[in-house]
Amino acid sequence: MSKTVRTRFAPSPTGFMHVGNLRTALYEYLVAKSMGGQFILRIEDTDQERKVDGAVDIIYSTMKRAGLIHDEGPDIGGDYGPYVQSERKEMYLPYAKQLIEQGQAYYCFCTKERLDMLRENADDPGAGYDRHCRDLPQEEVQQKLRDGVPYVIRQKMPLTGTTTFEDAVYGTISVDNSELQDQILIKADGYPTYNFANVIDDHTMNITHVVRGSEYLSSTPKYNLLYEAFGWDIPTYIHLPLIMGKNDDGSVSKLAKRHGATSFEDLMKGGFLPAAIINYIALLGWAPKDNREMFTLPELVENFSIDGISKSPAIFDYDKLEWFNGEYIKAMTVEEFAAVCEPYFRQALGDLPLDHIKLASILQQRTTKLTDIPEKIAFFAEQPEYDVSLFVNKKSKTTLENVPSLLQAGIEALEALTEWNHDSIHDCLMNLAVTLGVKNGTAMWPVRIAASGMTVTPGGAVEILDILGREESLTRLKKGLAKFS
RNA sequence: GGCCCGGUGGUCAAGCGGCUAAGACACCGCCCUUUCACGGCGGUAACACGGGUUCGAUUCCCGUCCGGGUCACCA
Repeated sequence: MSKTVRTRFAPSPTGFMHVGNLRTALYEYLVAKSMGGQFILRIEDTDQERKVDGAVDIIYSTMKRAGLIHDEGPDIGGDYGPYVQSERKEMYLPYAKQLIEQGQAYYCFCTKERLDMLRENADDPGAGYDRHCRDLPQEEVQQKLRDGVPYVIRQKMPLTGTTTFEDAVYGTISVDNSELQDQILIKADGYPTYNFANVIDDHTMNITHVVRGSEYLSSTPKYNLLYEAFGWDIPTYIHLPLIMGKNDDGSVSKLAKRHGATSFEDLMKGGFLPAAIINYIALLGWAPKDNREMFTLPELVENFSIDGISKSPAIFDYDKLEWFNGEYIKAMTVEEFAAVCEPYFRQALGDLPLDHIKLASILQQRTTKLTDIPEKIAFFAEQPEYDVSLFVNKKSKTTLENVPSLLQAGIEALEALTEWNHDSIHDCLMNLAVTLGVKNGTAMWPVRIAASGMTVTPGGAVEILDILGREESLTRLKKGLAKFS
């Protein structure tokens, strides 16, 4: 009988959720759920200097909006708590001391200043710590400890040999032990470093699959040496290809601010739907067995498999995200869409009593980003100044000469309407074209221009007139006609 | 710079020794159409390079080149 799969998302509270982190969280969730396992949330706040107030709430809200529901975590508890590292602080030191006793770690009394000097004077950028305290005489160590000299605890790396491990996506990876730094396990402030806390927590929380970005690939041997020192089982590693951004000069690098919105919050503010973001991100570094692209979260769980994860870095493509967003918008009911449009309607129209469902319906097929909405419908609230030249359109066969009479006829026909709704306006204008013996477009074009003051509008003349209402429509048409006198 | 990883169209990507090398986004053209979209149809465009292994390499091996990652009392 195999162990229950357990994965964990372990963000540090920095104040925003980078899409790279979100994607890691998503895959962690998918790995666990696709195998009937559990997904745990753990907050890694061992860096007391970088703590940000309210950052943990952002993590909760992001996870919730993305639908990544954890089975255990600080907010809901679980059998392996606490789930915040700062609350586990006391757990780590004993483990570090155990390592010292086993001869696999040591006290280091070097000051930060000395380390800085070391770094400055090194001509090799990868020189690192010189292991000055690695073999300090026992008495000296005890004396310094008694004197209260500040210390850190470092891991004693083997100087020779190689460490090899299996990664579920990258395969076998070996690193020479001589490459490994004697990394710090416990910092001077008593907190564990991320690397150390990670190993201790993952083990004590029974994490079976460690999913993280490939930037950890080359430091994984350090983790494994720790697992081995304690005699613990090494988890299954699943390293993910990095998400990159394209720079202006065409080069690529880890996705960062300069590439555009990089956090879940920014993306949402940018007019993207959570479901579209998740769907897009899922496909950045993973591909299903078939050609499918549209996936809800449950569908991802159903189709996910580790062997579909790719090895090469992927560039974040805002165009493709926009396409997904448009697809998700089109898949909504008008009512649902109108609901998500609400803040944007308010922004453009204030309290104007226009029919929001009708507005949503003309917008739905042509919206990819919600943030594009206000400028598209601004003319409903206030018509922009426009030039008569807008009335001229070759394809519609409208000219400065025929527009006045076209408009005049339109106004008369519309004024005669007893009912003002989509169908009546539609029939009226269509009949007008027949009566005048012109193409539909010829009759429609001047009306739409006069009603909107724009050449490009969401919806056609009929929809615009309907939404605008009789009075405002006629006012605008007459104003348009007046431009010719 | 050392080490680690990667390299199929502009982007995401199928492919896992034998294919006219899928598909999607973007781009271009045509159609539909009261504008713009949507939708439909079609098109341009790729196996980094050089050696091997093999009857046969995009697929396996080596080298080169290119790209990325990593070398913190940050996570």
